[in-house]
Amino acid sequence: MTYRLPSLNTLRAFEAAARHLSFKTAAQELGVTPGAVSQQVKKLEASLGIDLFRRLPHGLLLTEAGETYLPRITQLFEDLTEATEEIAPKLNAKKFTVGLCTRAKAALPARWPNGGDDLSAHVREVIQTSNVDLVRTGEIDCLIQLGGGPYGDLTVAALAKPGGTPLTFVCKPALAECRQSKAILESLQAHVPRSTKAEGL
Amino acid sequence: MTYRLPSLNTLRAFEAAARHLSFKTAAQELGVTPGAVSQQVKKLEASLGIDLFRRLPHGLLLTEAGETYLPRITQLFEDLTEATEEIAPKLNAKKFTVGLCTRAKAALPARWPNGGDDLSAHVREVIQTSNVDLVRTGEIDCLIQLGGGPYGDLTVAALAKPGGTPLTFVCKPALAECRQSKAILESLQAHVPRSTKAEGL
DNA sequence: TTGGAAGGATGAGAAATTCTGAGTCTCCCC
DNA sequence: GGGGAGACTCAGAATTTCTCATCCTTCCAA
Repeated sequence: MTYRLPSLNTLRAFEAAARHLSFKTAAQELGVTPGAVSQQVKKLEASLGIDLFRRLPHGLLLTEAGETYLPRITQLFEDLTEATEEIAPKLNAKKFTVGLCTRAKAALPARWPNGGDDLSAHVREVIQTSNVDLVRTGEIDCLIQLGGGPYGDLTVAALAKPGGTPLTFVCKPALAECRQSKAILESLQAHVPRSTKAEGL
Repeated sequence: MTYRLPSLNTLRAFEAAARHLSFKTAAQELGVTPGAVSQQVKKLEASLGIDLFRRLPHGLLLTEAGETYLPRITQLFEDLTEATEEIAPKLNAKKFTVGLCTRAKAALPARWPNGGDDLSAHVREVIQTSNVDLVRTGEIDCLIQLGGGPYGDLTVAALAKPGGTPLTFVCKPALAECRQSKAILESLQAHVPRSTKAEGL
């Protein structure tokens, strides 16, 4: 029995676009251009023979079919993530290589990321740099700097520092929600006033 | 969010290979070469960082991780099929694997099912065989042969060929009315005289 | 012991798919 | 009317995937 399923990768484009109701934002999350998302979604719609989105002049709306499909596809990806982590816990255990610029380093406790917080489970190495391109190349997983951004293709979380440039955390969109990012952000928040905001997501 | 999921298409190769415990058979089901399946599975294993199969001298065995993964991935594809059929009921998600016996092949145009009729939307693969048991096991969805039948448990449509053994189309009753069967029968009828009849239904 | 068959691995090149980048269009808002 | 946003299109580039040919190991039979 061979099933003619939709090309699985087009489902990723659909799922992200439907969640954001925007090809552009979905593209940022997926790390591709909006054109690519548009083409993938179009391909999915063609293979299903139905429309999933209503293209409005300013933005998107899901069709009835799209509304029905989205939660099931989202669930699918969650199941896959769960099943995958179950057999390959290493994936989640990946430790971050962190870029830290000189001024951000000065704004943090001397021995950060060691010391009070235990980030050893999430951070493999800290490199002194302020080059955001290293995030793009993957040489570092995130960059902590003072100010900077927004970068269209990267996710930025800014930790407001009253009366000064905010400390910012930059990473690829795909890494924004992972536990490593969360742990690092949490640690950073413990050392600067609260009130964070995310841009470019 | 979708942090480093395995490339979704490699999961197809894994799922088929694990079900058959054979790259070769999986390749037949997927309509590609064994080398392609081997490469896809290897890629999946590399991306997960663990082995899913134990390669034995004569065949495959799942590792413990593979055993755990398989039912969850199979379930995933079933869920996807179900969700997809729900929103696109017109789409019968399955492409047929067709069995064609040598003599029936000779009675059809040389390039059938390609050529004039476009059966590519309904036929995944054509296998040369005259073994009706493959229909029962589901390894093929229908069998086209000269004569044969009736088979109590299978549906047979015979396309009369004046002065010769009729060309017959054999499938499970459940598949007799689906669009794939209809499209194939229609194509067959275009190449032999009319007057069909169904038995065993 | 040898030869053949079966199944998987491998690697180069071909084929197919997917992505990018530039340009276009429509609509909204000022 | 003009500028901005977001989606679409298309050609070509980049990447991925597949095929094809070949190799390797093991099993089995003579």
